[in-house]
Amino acid sequence: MTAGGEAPRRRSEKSRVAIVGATRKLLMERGFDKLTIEAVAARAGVGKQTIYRWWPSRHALVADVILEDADKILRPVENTSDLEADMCAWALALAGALTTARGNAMLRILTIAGLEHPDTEARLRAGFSAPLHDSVRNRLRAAGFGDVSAQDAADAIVGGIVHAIQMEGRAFPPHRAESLTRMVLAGASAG
Amino acid sequence: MTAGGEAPRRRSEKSRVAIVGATRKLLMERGFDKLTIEAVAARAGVGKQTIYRWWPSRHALVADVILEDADKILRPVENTSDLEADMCAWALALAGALTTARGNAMLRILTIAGLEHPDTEARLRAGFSAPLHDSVRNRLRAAGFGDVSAQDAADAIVGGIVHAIQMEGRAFPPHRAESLTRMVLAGASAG
Amino acid sequence: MTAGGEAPRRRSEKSRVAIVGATRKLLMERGFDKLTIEAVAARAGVGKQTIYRWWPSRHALVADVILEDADKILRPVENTSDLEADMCAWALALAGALTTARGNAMLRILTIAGLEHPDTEARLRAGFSAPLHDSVRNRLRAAGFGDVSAQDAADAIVGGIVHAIQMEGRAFPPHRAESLTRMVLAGASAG
Amino acid sequence: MTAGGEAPRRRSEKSRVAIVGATRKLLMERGFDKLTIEAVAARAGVGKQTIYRWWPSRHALVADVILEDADKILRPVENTSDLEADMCAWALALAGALTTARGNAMLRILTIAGLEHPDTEARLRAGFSAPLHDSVRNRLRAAGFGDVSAQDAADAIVGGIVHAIQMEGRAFPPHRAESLTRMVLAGASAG
DNA sequence: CTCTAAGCGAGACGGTACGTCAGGTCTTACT
DNA sequence: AGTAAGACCTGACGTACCGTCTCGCTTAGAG
Repeated sequence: MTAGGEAPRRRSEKSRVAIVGATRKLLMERGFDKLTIEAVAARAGVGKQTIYRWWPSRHALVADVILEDADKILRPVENTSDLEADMCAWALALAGALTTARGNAMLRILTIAGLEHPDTEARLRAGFSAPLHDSVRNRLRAAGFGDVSAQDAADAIVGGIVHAIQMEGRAFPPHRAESLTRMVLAGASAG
Repeated sequence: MTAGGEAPRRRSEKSRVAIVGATRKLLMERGFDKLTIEAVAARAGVGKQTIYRWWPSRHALVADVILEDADKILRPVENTSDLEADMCAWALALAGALTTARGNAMLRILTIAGLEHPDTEARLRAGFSAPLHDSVRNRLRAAGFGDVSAQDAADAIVGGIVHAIQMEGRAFPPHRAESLTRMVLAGASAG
Repeated sequence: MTAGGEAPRRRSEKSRVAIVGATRKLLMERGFDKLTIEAVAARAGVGKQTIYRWWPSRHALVADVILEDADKILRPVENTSDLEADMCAWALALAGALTTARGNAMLRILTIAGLEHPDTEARLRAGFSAPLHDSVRNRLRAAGFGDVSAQDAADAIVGGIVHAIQMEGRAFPPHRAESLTRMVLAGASAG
Repeated sequence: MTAGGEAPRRRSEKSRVAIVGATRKLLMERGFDKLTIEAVAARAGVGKQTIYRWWPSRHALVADVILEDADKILRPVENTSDLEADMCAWALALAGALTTARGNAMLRILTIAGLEHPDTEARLRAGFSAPLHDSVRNRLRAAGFGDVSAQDAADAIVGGIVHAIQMEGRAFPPHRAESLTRMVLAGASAG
């Protein structure tokens, strides 16, 4: 776990980069469940032990890769004074990113890795799911919504988009993210 | 797959039941990724070949188990004339079922199995995700909503509940399903 | 075992022939150790049970095939009054038959089948090895040799030829059978 | 095969010995055709892969075992100046060794292993059959016999003894080896 | 000349072993 | 000390056959 402490005493940065890079490539080529440590080691030109020395499991390694890429998807909701415009833009961008080949692959991998391994789930939530949800909730609270409303609306918007894309994959048309967002916002204002 | 074509010739019902039962038990005991065909065969008192003869993969077998149990979670939205009451009751029941130990395990298994295997994904969608979504959408259309609104609202409600439970597991309090539902319904009526 | 008793009441001769024929073909194509009952059944267009009903084992089936063909190799030593000529002709014929593709395959199969299975060994000895040895011994006794000499000479001649062919296969030049025979005969006369 | 090429890198001698030893024991307990790699691995306390890493097949493994034991049977013919005495002593010793429980088992295993697998046949011939034959032939040539006589006599003596023991097993009385040898020698001298 | 049971083809079944893949641990030799 | 390499034990994979066991169908022979 890269983040695990302070100064991994004489760790080879070259190896670390090679490993993470090889993992990313193999993840895209074959998907999470066909990713093997042996393949990563071979592709990275590294001994298996070098992987096991620094990552406790395949899941942890994958989590590092995902989180290194997370900022391509995660972004805060802007705050011009037009809430609806801000949210719709954000929702469209999110749906766009998750229906990209890479983004969709990442979503699948992230979901599987999290579901299979509690520690990884915690890291991925902290580094991905929570920020995603929070960026919406915070924007809504900034717009004056109460805690409960902000939470429910964030659930509905984020969940609505992410779940639909989990189900429908790249076939999900991003404009649905927009109309869904508008509807939820209307409900949140009315409530 | 129980049998793709026409006549599953002289298949032993006893074995089928033993296999599906053993799979169900092992799934609950160890989770999807630690489920092995050998363990299923041993527990069911069956040769491995008897499993491979009728199911093309571990995923397909698991899908059969899930779908056999799906009716414990899947139910249509009732149609009294009170839409909000009907939907809230349904949402509460869904959240309740998915925060059960069994229900939550099932949700995780279903998600992983689907994400790892396209054929299985298709079967699970047809037998689980689609009915779930449709039961909401149909009720909304029966209440007079248009196609787009019904779809968006169904996305928001089902996705909001399911995704939140995927993230938070059994800690998700079912009343959030209710308030979320009420909010989305308000937005759908207003739109 | 075809010979096993008296009247196999309603046995299908068609199946019997198909099985024995398929066995012979597969034996030549793949050798004894790669012969499987399932392949025989498939090739013969017969259910496995039909084989198991009439033959107790693969070895017994093979023995039947071998013994049906044995007369292509087994022949008595002629008795003109010229012992040496008779024996040399016989030895040459034997070596010739055993260095044929079929004959050599048969020798290998016969040897393996016998070594692996005591019952089969007994049948093959009775139907093949013993007659082979006896035909020499009888001719020698007819020529006036004593029991011990006849036995030893038969051992030396038959063993010398057969063992050399087991070792050298089809590369064994039949004239060696002849010179060997002549030498042993000389020793037997001198002794 | 112990290792085809040049440097069997860092192979564990402990495992090698355990595997060969386990194979030897199982061969004596159950015979060649009931020897399984899994049983060897289990008995040796070794992973199957460790066997497959160093031996290409069951036959090759068995050949190693046989050849490691071959010197218990193989011995040169002594050369005092009395040919007949030397040869008879040698023949007696050979027949004795091959009618031992272990020796006879070994002969059967060696024969089957060789007949079933060409590579193994070559190794066993080079390490066993050829030396056996050659030790006789060389002694005869040292005694002044010509190439052809020496070869024929060696065929008759070795083949006569070995083949008879293959047929009659432990029931073969070693004195027959002696009288056979004497007869062949007489014939070779006379020729 | 029917009826009935044996023989038959097919192939599912519970098993054993195969030969392979990868996991995670360990040892050796190099930098 | 960290690393590349790779042997090691383990456990599961998916496949091939084993020998046994029904299933209907066909067919010969006893009534």
